[in-house]
Amino acid sequence: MNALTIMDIVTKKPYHHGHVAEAMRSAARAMLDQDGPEGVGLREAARRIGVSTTASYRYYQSKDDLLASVAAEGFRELSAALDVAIRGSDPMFGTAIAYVEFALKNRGLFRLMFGPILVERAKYPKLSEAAEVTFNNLHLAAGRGSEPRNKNVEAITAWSLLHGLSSLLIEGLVPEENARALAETVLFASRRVVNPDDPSVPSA
Amino acid sequence: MNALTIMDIVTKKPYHHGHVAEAMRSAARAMLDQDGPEGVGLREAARRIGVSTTASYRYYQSKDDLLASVAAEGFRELSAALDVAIRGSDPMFGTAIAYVEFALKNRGLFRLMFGPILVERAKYPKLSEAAEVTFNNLHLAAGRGSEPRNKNVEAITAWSLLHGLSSLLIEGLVPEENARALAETVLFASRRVVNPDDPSVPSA
DNA sequence: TGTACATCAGTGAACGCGCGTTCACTGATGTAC
DNA sequence: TGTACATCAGTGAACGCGCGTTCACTGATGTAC
Repeated sequence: MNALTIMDIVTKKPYHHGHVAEAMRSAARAMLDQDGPEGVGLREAARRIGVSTTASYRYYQSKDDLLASVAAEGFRELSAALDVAIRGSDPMFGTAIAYVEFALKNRGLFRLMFGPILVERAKYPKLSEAAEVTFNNLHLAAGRGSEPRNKNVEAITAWSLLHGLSSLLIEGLVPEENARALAETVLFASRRVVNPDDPSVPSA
Repeated sequence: MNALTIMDIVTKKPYHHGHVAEAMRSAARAMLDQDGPEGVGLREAARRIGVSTTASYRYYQSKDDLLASVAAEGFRELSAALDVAIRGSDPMFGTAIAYVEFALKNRGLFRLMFGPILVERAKYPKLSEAAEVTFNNLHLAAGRGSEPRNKNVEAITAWSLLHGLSSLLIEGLVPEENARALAETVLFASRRVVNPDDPSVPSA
């Protein structure tokens, strides 16, 4: 029960951190982009935010619970970016570029979002919902202007293109300088295959 | 120094296993398809093939060395499948289907091949070489029949499509029943975008 | 305005685990004479 | 054909590590009177 010294007052960190849940998520994201999904650890994340090893258990039931929460956050951000793009002047290209840019800016997170945690999304309702919203957005953007009978195929085609290009860029198999141009060029493909005579699609 | 009993003779496993290197690779592949790249462990693999924990160090310098070797094996198999397809009656579709089928039949291996180990492939010459051969094959198959100035873009487009579709199928985001049909449909896209008037590409 | 008490937020020690890797070793095999 | 010796293939104990999770706890805060 000693009185506080001046140093105590200056350097002591408060007993109540106040934002552990949020801070854990952002620490996890930093680790994600640094070392990939398997590089995330509860203990290391706690260390980074200056909190005890077990503090996160007040907010997350387990490590996977935290990761699911981070992934859900990622899907919400991706949805938001797609929303903006869809309402922009060039919805289709906008969407394509937003998707690829999100992947490149959030490499580790992108891997987490489409990794094993997503396969188990039934266990995490919030993740499930956030992912659903994103997929709907994509479907809408990709299906714009195509005939109803082709909507589904065109959506899958466009999504495959964007997802594949994003992955190849992240893995360094396609040079990044051309990412923007490729995203545009590559997306023409999905229009042409289903609507070969669509005059709104310029010749390559 | 007791004499061997009958049980010894019947059940005793030979001191010399004889195929440790190969067996480790195949154990790793089994674990890969079961639990993904992070589910592979040197100790567990050794256990599976009935050999001491450290036996693999005679053949592989480290865990990563083993994984690189497994990935290289994967690339060689993929190359072989693409080779067959290219020489078949319908090179383009054949290639598409071979790629997607390889991914679906070797989910964990596919993830390993295009994961972090590939990014560090400079460290593993054999992996590097095997991957290079595969990428060349893809480039050839995808560029067939397109004008020289478009070859590169078309190759990237086709690869993105196949890689993206494979990934989405593996992650369960696109139903597998349609994998074959989708691989075909989806591949039309890459022809149309670069050669919009190519008469060899049927209308969708 | 002060005090008692309930609730909340975070702590710290301890558990058991499987892992990758090192090291000096031993059992088995092949070769030369 | 037998023996000595070198080489090869695999062993087993030990190292230190970081991890996820549990548990009973303590310090800080908010509320009621």
